[in-house]
Amino acid sequence: MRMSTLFARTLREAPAEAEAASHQLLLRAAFIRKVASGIYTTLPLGLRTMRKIERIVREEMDASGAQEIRMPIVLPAEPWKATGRWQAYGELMFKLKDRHGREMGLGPTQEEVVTPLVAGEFSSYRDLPVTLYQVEWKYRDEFRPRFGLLRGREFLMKDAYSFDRNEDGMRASYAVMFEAYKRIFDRCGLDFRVVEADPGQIGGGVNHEYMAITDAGEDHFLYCESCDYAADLEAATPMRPLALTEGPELEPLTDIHTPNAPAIAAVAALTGKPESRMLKTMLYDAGGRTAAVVVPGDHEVNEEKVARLFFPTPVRLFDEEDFGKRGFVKGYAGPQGMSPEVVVIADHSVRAGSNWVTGANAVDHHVAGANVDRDFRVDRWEDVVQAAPGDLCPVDGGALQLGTAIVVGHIYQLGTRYSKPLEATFIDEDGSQKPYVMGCYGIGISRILAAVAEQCHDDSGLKWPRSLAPFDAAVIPTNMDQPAVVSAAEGLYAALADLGVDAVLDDREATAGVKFADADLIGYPVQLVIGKRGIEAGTADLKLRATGERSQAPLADGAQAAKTLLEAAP
RNA sequence: CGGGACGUAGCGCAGUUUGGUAGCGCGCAGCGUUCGGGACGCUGAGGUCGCGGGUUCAAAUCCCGCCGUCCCGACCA
Repeated sequence: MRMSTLFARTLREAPAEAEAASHQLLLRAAFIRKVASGIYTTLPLGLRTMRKIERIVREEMDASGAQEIRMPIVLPAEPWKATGRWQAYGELMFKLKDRHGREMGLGPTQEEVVTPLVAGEFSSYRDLPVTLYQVEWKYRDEFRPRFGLLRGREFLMKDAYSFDRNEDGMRASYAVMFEAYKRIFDRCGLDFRVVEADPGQIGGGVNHEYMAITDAGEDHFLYCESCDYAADLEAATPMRPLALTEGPELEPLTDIHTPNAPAIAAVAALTGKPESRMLKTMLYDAGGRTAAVVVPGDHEVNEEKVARLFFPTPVRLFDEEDFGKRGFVKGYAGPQGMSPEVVVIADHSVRAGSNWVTGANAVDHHVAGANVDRDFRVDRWEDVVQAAPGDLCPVDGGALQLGTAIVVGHIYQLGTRYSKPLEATFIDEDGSQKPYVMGCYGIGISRILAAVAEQCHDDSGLKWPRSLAPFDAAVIPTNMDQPAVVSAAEGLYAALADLGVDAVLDDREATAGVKFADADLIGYPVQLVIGKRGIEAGTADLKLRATGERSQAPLADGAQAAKTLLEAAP
């Protein structure tokens, strides 16, 4: 490809709307252009890199035995209503009506399409397992599109779905994908980590996220300082403390006057006790019933975890009216004296403490010396706490540290979450009809583009790993008015093509500085420079973008030297 | 949707406070000089000042409404 004809105008300055490094650089280097908030056109350079990511994904999917299909983007609403996701997704789903008034949606993922598809084709356990995948554009009407390709409203995703006859089969299919994903992200040159995750809207049980490590990420995870445990911040489950058998002596329950102290911090200041010695009691409505959720004062309640305890009954935090109507005092709630109708749910960590300070259920009053069983009842011991840095690792008790990352892949063991409501069944060996046991597996292709840009760049621009670069190398003639320079560059460009190196020839009538700056910005792994000086000395200059390392080669060996350098590139 | 900010030429910005009919840099076109890290000179093209309404002799500037965009929060690849 010749730069003089390539549809790519680089920008010296980043548009003001771009904040994230990947967003700025992908705009400046002419990989993408914005059409609307969260919606982008992919330019030739961007599309080349995107295709390389796709190819890696397809190769690993195919090698894992998955088969590619292609499903529609415009989908009828009915199956989505059957699985409850029409409502669960809500406004996040792009919804439209056809001319007959039928409700349709743009696909944010495709379980509702692929599940009936398989059910219609395969009806025997003999047909299973099967894993299908596609690479297709996905649509989510995000509340806040952000950071260019990192959170768009339209994004390219590889989504795969496995169908098995039982849980063991599902776990085996899952394990195959689990490994394939690692190979994919390795090949994309990403620094990533696999973490246990929260299933979110997709549903299901065991699931993992593949996190590309970068400070620019929106996602946080906790990892153990001393073992392999790592989990999404929302999903992390701190070690369950053992119940106290003999602890400090139980103090008597005493009332303390705490004027104007509805917040934990204020009570801590007033009593001189740390927040970790307080109990926080959050009140929720779960389908009309009151749930009191109790966690130590220095932690937050993880509402996702609470919601899961009551699923499918919706759970919501008390509003101002609920407090008065149900006889509670906002800011002074405590677990003691709860009526039998209230479900008292305590986090496991509450077991480990004694002599708590907590609300007295009266304005301006708390109690000290509150103890489980003696002073308050706990109906359910559950994991409801939002884990925090410093909590103990559930595997080996090591301290948990906070990491920041971009989620580039997410895999789920779905079980029968979709096959049951969609009545997607097969006949098992014993003649009985059973729902498929499914898994689903997503990779954000367009997001990888941005994640790699986020991880691989410097002040001058992008530094693509060789596997993803839009071109392998740039051939840069520095003096277009010198026929000897131009013909040498043309010769090396042709020789590179013969060696299978996909290069660009920067044949623009621009100064050398402009060409160098653009080559650095776009991020070709190797630059091959031919100038007047080099022609006279019989040499070509080479630069490895990843390290900035420069070298020289005899002009006649320039192409081979560039190829060798490329093969050594990261 | 809640909180904050912005919208002036392809991009980055000034001008708005204090109304007088639009400017700078980059980029773009032409000519000349340059030519190994975003060259220089001269000339030139390019703007319904986001949109609609109002106030005024006069609005980019003041007022009202709408739209768009970005940043901080709750969702996800």
